[in-house]
Amino acid sequence: MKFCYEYPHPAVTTDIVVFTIGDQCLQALLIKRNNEPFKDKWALPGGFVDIDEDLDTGASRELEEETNVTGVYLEQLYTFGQPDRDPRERVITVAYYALIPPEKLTPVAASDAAEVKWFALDNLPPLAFDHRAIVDTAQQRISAKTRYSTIAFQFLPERFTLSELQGVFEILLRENLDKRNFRKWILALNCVEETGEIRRNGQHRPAKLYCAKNPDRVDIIK
Amino acid sequence: MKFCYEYPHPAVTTDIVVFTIGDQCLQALLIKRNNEPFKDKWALPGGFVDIDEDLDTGASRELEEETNVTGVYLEQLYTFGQPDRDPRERVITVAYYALIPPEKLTPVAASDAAEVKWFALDNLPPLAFDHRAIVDTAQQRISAKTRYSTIAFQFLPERFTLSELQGVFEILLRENLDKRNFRKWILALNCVEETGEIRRNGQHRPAKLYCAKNPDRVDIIK
DNA sequence: GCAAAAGTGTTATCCCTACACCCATGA
DNA sequence: TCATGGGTGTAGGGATAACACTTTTGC
Repeated sequence: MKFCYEYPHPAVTTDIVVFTIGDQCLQALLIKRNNEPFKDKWALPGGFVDIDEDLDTGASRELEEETNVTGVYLEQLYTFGQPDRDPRERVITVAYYALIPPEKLTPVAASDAAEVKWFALDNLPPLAFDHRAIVDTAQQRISAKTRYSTIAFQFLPERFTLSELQGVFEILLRENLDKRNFRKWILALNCVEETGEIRRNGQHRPAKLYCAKNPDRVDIIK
Repeated sequence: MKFCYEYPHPAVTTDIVVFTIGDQCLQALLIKRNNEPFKDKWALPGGFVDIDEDLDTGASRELEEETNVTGVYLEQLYTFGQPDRDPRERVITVAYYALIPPEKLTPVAASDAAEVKWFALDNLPPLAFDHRAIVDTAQQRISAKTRYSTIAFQFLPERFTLSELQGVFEILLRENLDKRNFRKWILALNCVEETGEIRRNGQHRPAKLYCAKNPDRVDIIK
């Protein structure tokens, strides 16, 4: 107890909603807590912000420590600070969300957590703390951003087919899209280009492979 | 120094960018600091979050203390936590922004601050801490929200003319709008209604007064 | 040859934009 | 009567939405 202040200070954490797309649906990564409070409950990955560490840095550090994932899209979501959200002490959490493509989808077992698992968003278990509200906020944000930005590309590997791209949009928007209209629209946006490669994949015509023109950037569209 | 912790804790504040529309431009409220650091510099109103107080509550309390304004639109903006943003200790600030209609535009002199003043956003003085970045972020947010929500109504009194409403949009969007197209658009949105009253105001035809259908709500449009 | 996904154009509709004049009032 | 802002409609163009068949492959 050697860090003392004239006035009470809250603890500050980051929690990260890690999204991916798998099994034809949007999934979030949860860890099973092996300490009180909420022992054995599922929760978001996250942890305390170091005292001389930037919030973004803290979030990406926690993400790497608990999932072994680096170099993915990470954005601040919202700050949750209800006084009673943690029974131990006042904890304010700066929530982030991360999007990871299925190619990097083997983060499990990098953590000190008891268990790490992907859950479909419409089939979440009860969550610790106020983590359910955080996940819901993140899902709203990501759906909204799908409509007016190129954020959906962050779920795809470097090379992808237009059908795969359409599938990601359909999952995020929760609606079916017309194939011809989607292709016209996405090509008119001028944000993908043909690689010249094709992918043979089953007993049907092979698909052209495309890549994003600016894979590291999320642009506002429309 | 009687509040002690096992690990170092940051201080947490809220800072509020208070916007209004005056002199045909978007203005922000600043206070002149009368303490170190940044003594005599202009800064955003704000202060420490109480240890058992919600973040939203803290922001609206600070807003009332420093400007005497209550019951206005207040929304969390972003959390700023660069380790060196305050020279005294680690301070993480949860930034908010508030929109106040010109009718409530007499908050000056309610505060313990040395001086409180409205500044046009394209004519800001140098600001303390990283407050310039906070103001810029807030301005981007408000411009973006003007395009897809009814946030602009928050700058208007209960009753207003369509010309006044158009003026607010023009200031926020920084572009001139066609009068007929604007009226068609705003009436089709179905978010205002005629009060039946008119306002006589100078040597010209009097204007019909309208009111918002849901003055307390900001709806997503389009 | 057949199943399965890839790929490709046209038409109708709706929404947005551009644009100019009369109205009611107070001085 | 004149200056001032309030109030109103229409036509053209561009974007969006609906819609079905051919192609290429593996088995």
